[in-house]
Amino acid sequence: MDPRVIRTRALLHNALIELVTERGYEPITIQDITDRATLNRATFYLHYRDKDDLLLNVFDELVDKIVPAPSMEFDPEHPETSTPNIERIFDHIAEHASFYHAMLGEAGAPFIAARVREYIEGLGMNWLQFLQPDEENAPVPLDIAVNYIGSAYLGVIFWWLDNGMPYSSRYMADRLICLTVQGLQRSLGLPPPEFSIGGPELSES
Amino acid sequence: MDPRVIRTRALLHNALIELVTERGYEPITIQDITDRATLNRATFYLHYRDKDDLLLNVFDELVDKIVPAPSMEFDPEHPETSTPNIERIFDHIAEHASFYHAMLGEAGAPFIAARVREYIEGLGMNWLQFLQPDEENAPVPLDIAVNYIGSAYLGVIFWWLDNGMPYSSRYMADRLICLTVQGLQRSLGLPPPEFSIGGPELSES
DNA sequence: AACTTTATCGACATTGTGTCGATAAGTCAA
DNA sequence: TTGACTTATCGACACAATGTCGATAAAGTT
Repeated sequence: MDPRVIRTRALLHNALIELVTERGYEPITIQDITDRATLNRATFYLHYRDKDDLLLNVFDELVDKIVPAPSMEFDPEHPETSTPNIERIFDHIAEHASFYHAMLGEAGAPFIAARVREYIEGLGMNWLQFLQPDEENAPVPLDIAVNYIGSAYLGVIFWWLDNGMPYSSRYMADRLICLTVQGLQRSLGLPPPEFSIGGPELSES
Repeated sequence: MDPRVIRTRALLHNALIELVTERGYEPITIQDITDRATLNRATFYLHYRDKDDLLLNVFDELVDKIVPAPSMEFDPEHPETSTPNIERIFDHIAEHASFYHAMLGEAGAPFIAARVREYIEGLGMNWLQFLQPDEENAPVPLDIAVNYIGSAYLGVIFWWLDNGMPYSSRYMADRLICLTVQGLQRSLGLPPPEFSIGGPELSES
């Protein structure tokens, strides 16, 4: 591939990342990006359809760096490796903290948040399927549980970024797993008996 | 107040709601809104600063209809009323399903999603504080737990809308409480012993 | 070194924004 | 009903951002 193309796209990638961390995604214009990249605005359109298209390319490039070996994503022999998997996500997010903080915030890009959530849901799905829940008799449908996990983790990740990453990746991953698997009852050390809200007698329809 | 002003603002409110359900929020222009409201574009600026300002007014108007008696928000004598509280949110969302579906989706407004989440977090906070968790010794900090709940519930609400509201409000509220309080272990009927992931031996820092 | 490809650039038409002053129309009180 | 007041309408303006040209220039290719 023409080295000029590689150089141009790299300039645009870097410009976007810089600007996003400075001002958020929404208010940035194509002009801003090409100014920062020291390129003409028209050049942008030779490489990307629009701002979102560029962002998707930047994001895909970033995501490709998360997992060196996709097959190691989940080791069925050791379900407790779900902690390391989530921990790895926290590490990745921390590596690009200002970028993700901007993208997941109010001036960010909702479709990137959705992608991150879907990625987490993928991990969660692998994990749940290995645990082989009794889908027929489970009080909660699997698809609800998967979305519940993905949304909660994504939200806590943003909380973590927004509060200056006050805990380690390991700590955060541990707490999320604890909340998810054991629930508030044990996660917050509550007295179990009379507070089994929504317990045995769940509604049907 | 001048009835003309009331009329004009009502026209703008209705126009926004209509357009948002048709095309989502992001691509709508002020011109679109005033065309639909059969008003001049300049008239818009006599009442609202910009599109977001109008949306916030529409949203606030909607939220005011959720809770008739804010003091009844949470009855400490009956912690299980957390289910009705969340159920009421599902009912409210269902009443304005197409609006919320558009606002919480990818062409929606992130700051509205944030507001809904904060509202839910408020309910969750009230609820948790009554249960008086042992904050000192709890394995998970309270602020993480609150954000975890708010994000998860918001995400599941959108999932519910996006899938055509396949379950009743009561059913959804029950399942969320079950997932939250008892965790996946009991919510999916998993064998408890060897899968106490992130259990007793949590990391410290 | 000459040829070819294609990236780059300046310019154009288009669309949306926010504001202004002048005119028309609705509202309320005397 | 009249007159004073408020609000809506309209046309126009400057500005900013978008997306697409054809001409130019600088890489890559033989």
